[in-house]
Amino acid sequence: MAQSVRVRFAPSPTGYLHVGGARTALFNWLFARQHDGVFILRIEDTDLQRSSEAMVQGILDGMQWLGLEPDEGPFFQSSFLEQHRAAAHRLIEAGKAYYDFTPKRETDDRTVKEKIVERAIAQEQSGKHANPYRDLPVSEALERVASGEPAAIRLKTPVSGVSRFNDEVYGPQEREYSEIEDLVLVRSDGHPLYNLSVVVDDIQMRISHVIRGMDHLTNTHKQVLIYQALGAELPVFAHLPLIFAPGREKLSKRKHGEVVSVTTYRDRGFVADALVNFLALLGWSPGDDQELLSRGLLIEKFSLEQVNKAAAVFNFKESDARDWTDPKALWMNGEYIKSMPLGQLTPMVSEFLKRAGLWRPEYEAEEAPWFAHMVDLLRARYRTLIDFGELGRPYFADDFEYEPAAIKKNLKDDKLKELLPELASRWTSLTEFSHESTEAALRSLAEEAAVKPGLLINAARTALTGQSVGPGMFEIAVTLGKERSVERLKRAIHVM
RNA sequence: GCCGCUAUAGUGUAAGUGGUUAACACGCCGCCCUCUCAAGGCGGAGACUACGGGUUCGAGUCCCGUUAGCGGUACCA
Repeated sequence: MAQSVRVRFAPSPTGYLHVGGARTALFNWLFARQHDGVFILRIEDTDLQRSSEAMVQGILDGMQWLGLEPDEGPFFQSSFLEQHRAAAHRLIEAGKAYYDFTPKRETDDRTVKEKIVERAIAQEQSGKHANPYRDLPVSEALERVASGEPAAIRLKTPVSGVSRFNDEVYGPQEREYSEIEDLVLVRSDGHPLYNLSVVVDDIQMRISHVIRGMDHLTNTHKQVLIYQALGAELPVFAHLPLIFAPGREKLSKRKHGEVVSVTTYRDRGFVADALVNFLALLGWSPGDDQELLSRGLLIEKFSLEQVNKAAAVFNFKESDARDWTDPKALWMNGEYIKSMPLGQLTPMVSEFLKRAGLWRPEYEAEEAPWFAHMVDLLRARYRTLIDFGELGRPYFADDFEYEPAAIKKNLKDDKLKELLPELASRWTSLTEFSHESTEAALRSLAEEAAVKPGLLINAARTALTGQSVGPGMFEIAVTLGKERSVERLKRAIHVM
């Protein structure tokens, strides 16, 4: 019987979707789609105080935008608390777990890391299974619990031997049982802990493949122990390499800001497919040179065997406004903008024009063909959708700024003070305002004035758009139309 | 501290079972396109495959060690 594929993405409700989390979600999603499986979203909200409606929404928004919507869920781990507790009690009854009456250690103000190390060093002497309550008769323990004495529930891990499991990415994993302490399953206040909860939920949801970040790799041994104690079959484990910030440090919103949040990419003009494509290549490759991969191709080509083991660095310069995120992601987004079907692009552009206050309803009515043509003209040199509303302003509105550098480069020649108005009047008298006619008029004027055509062409470009770069100048003029072009040629005199 | 994972140009990745001058993309630099460029075309620089030992006729690819980075180690997730 072929086992059906069921995978899950299980983020904490942090308020936003982290690019690392998005990559994990994506790999799960690709794997599910490829195997006609089920992709489940489960919010790990057992850290009760930190979770709220709003904290979950950011994650949902990010996933929806990326097109990674779950087939089942979102489920909330907190709603399964009773099942987690029940599982722990079953283990107590089976003698596989025990009540620990040791008073809870007081937390002090040192860092967590320091405390962990100190504790671990102390345990080095005593051994990890030296808990005095480990072998207390169950009946006695039950009596003490019944009398109201607080107790945590710990798993009895084997004293000697080796834990083994196979990871689809990292290969065979081994760990001495003596290295694994009797982990706490349920806190003395009755609250189930992470390791227990994930395992119980994954069993309950019949998860076939656990695909998650490799920060969970060593703890997987603990979870394997729980699966075994519960008598459940192990899922397939596949851990993914982490994604770092430049300098190989942890990529965090606190330290690195908005670049880590998926919705930032949506708001700053990314095409969802482009970000998906970029993310897919962080830690995975199809094995050949192809990098521009549609969703369909990703689903077809994805495989856990091709997942890389080394962490990937997400490369960006925090100071650079133009390269605010990984340059390759920006490049890839540009590739999507210039090659996607125009009919898909125009609605995206209109979204950003609305945001920039440049939208006119005519663009989706009688001027739709004009709008599509203009977008098509511009898209070759834009990298994000935001560019249409910012760099593209002169193409969609009459009030725009002249870039000082462009003025300096193209409008500083004194002769232009006469030539530009003259060009304006020649264009005015044109009966047909076409690429050919505008160009012929300009070139003959240049010849008469004994200046290079380039001087006039570049000057006209800056007069028409305020910029020094852009599409072919005659294309711009024709698309802008005779009236606006002439008007702008005249207006330019004021900034020269 | 202990345990584990990883290690190919600045970054992302290639180089099935060891076999010519380590490949591709992004980025960077230059040239061309004489209508610009943040577009396009062409080219270039950039890696003694972390370091040190082996095994082998031959290793980025196998073995051992070292170092570094990261992860885990909690009544956090």
